[in-house]
Order: sequence, then structure tokens, then C-alpha cells
Amino acid sequence: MKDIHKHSKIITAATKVFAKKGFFNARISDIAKEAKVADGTIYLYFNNKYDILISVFEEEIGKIVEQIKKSLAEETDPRKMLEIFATKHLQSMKKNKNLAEVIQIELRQTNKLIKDYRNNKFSDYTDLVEEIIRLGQKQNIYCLDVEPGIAKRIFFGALEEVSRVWNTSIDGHYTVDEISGQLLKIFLSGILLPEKNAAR
Amino acid sequence: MKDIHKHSKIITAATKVFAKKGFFNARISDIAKEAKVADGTIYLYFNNKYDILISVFEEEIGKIVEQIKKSLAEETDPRKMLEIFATKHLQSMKKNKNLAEVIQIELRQTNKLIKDYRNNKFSDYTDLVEEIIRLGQKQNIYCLDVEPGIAKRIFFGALEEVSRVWNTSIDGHYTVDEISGQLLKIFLSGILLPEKNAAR
DNA sequence: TTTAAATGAATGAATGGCCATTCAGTAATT
DNA sequence: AATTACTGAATGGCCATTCATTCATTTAAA
Repeated sequence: MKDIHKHSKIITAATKVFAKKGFFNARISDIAKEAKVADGTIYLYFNNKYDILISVFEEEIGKIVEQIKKSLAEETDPRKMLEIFATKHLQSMKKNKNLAEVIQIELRQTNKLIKDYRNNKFSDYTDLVEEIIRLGQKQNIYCLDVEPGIAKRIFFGALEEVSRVWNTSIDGHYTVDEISGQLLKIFLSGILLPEKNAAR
Repeated sequence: MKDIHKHSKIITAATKVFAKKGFFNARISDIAKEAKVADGTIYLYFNNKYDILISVFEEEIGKIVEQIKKSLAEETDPRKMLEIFATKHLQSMKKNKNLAEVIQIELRQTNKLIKDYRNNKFSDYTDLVEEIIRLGQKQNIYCLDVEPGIAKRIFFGALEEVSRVWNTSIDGHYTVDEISGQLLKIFLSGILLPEKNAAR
């Protein structure tokens, strides 16, 4: 029953409540009840409601980012790197659905509303994709007419949207490998039949 | 100065205020001020605050969807169809940045919070992509190993994320054609150099 | 044609409910 | 006994919504 223990209990509870009701509809008392502490206790660990949300981002996203960065560090083939990125990201999102929901729905809001809050860990994270693409271009594996800044958005936007199947869809039965396979297939080779490919 | 006029003035004002502050931070009085009407007037045209947001979705998104459907109706080549879809969508988002912001940030929230509200127009809209892909597969232009349901998400997720450059990015200087060109290039032919393509 | 009544739109101040935050008091730990 | 951690009821501010009143326009009567 020490500081850190209660802190992370509140973080977990908050993630769950934010995921379920959204930040603005979440009551401090909901979070307190979920974490099995008194309302006031929350204010011993956080300054205010926003601070809880920011902490969810900083701490929970941070874990994922670190883990993926570590996996990437061991690989040099840009094709494999994108595969690792996609697979690990999807795994994380499937494993922690509450966090996924909060990232997908609340992070954008917050980035907009709190202009002076930039989740740098998250930006760094998405920027990884851009770096991988530049690397692949240098190695003459990826086309030079691909703009890495746009391609990053395409890859990451696609990744986020497909990861939503587990939170929103009726047909959330896809596996991580199926989805990441489809994403990589399309991102790397496109959807045209090979013989049609010369056209572009 | 009749009914419909004031109704749409409020819709436009609300879109602007929601885009700027987000739904939950938007005050009815903000919207009233922006629309140059009294607070109470808003309740002559809408039942409550949520009703305003829902109306924004229904009416404004509806216009875009109709317009794009119309453009698509004149085309039969699935490659061209995706091009039209992407280009028109990006054009709309670039033209009406407030609406874009509201769609990208508030629509998901609302879909989650109001379980019994499904923006069917919007689902129909994204489903168009799925249909186009199936069509292309039937015509032997698109690979059969692409899962249309996932591919739809990939395409649409990418499209939404790239369209955000105009709202969020410092480098929002890209043109619609540049971005849609990159998206189609990647989605159709992938990012691998042609000679590497056999690998997959 | 003028004047008066009726209708309906618009207003904005007042209400009431909600909930983040506080803090005086209680319990646990040293 | 003193310090630290926790509690949860009470406070105060905010804001969606209401509604008594005003204003504008139309209709009817004189």
C-alpha cells in the first residue's frame, strides 16, 4: 500500500473509465470508485482531472513506445521494421483495449485543446515510421517518389483505423497477424494485380 | 429571414465553435453569439446541445456524401473510382476545415457515447470503398487476397489522417493532388521498388 | 385608411442541477 | 504522541435549459 501502488491503480481505473465514458463524461467519483479509493485521494496523486488524462498518455503510451523502439533496434531491414512496428502496435492495442480507446479518441482532443501540451513521446513514435521509410529509400528498397512525411500519415492512419476493429466492430474476430499482413501487403505492394502494376 | 435561414446559420456557427473548442467545451452562448442570435433562439430550432451536433453530422456530412456518390456514379473503372473518392474527400476536407475537425474529432466520440446513434450516412460512405474494392476484384484488377473489409479501413484511415495536414500540421502546404497522388500510389502499387516487388 | 388585436418569433435573465475540488476530520503508521 | 495517509461530505462555480416578456408582422375591424 505505498504511493506508487495507488498511483498506478488510479491510472488504470481512469483509463478504464475514460475509455468507457469519454473524458468529459467521466466523473472523478467514477474513477475513485473503480480504483477503490476516496474521491479526495485522487487529489493526493494528481493535480486535477486533466492531469490524470495527461498522466495516462505519458505513462501508458510511454511503455508501448519504449517496447516497440526496443524491438526495432534489433532490426535493419526496413521491410521487417515496418512489419515489427505494425505487429507490435496492433498487439498492444488488442491487449489493452481501454488504452487503445483513450489514445484513439481522447488524445486528439487533448492535443487540440491543450495547445501547450504536445505528447512528444507520441510524435516521436509516429516519426519512427518516417525514419524507417527514409532508411528504406537510402537502401534503395523504397521508391523515391514516396514522400516520407505523407507516407508516415498514411501508414499510421491506416494502422489506427484497422486497430479499431477490436473496439468497435461486430466482426472483431480478426487476428493481429491477419490485419498486419493485409496492411503490409497493401502498403508495400499495393492492391493491384502484379500484371496491372506497370500501368503506374 | 425565415426558419431555414436561421437554422443553417446556427449549424454553421456550431460547426465553427465545435471545431475550435470541442463539443464539451463549447457553450451554447458561444454558438448563439457566433450565430448572432439569442441563447433561447437556439432552442426554437434544436432540442438540446447534442441535437445540434447530430444535425451537423446529418446535414453537413450528408451534403458531402451525396456529392461524392454523384461523382462516382459516372465512373466504372475501380482505379478511377478510388481516385475520385480520395480527391473529392480531400477537397471537401480542405474546403471546410471546421467540418473536417468536427468529423475527425467529435464523430467518433459521439458514435461511442450515443450507442443508438449510428451515422448511417457516414457508414454508407465508408462502405463505398469496400464496394469499389469488391468491384475491382470481380473485374480482375485488384488482388483477391485483399480483404475488402480491412482494406476499406486501411484506405479510409489513411485518407482521414492525411487530410489532417491542413488542420494540424505546420507543413500544411500540400495540395490535394499531391496527397491524393501519394495515397493512391501507395494503396494501388505500394511503396516497394518494382524489382523488389516479386518478393511478396 | 387607420387602429386595434392576434399570432408567432426572438430574447436573455433566472433557475436548478451537476460535479471538480477542497478541507476538516479520521485512521494508520512511525 | 506525532506524523502521514486517507476520507467523503460540503462548497462554489459553471452552464444547459426554461419561460415571462418584448418585438415584429399579419389579420381584422372600424
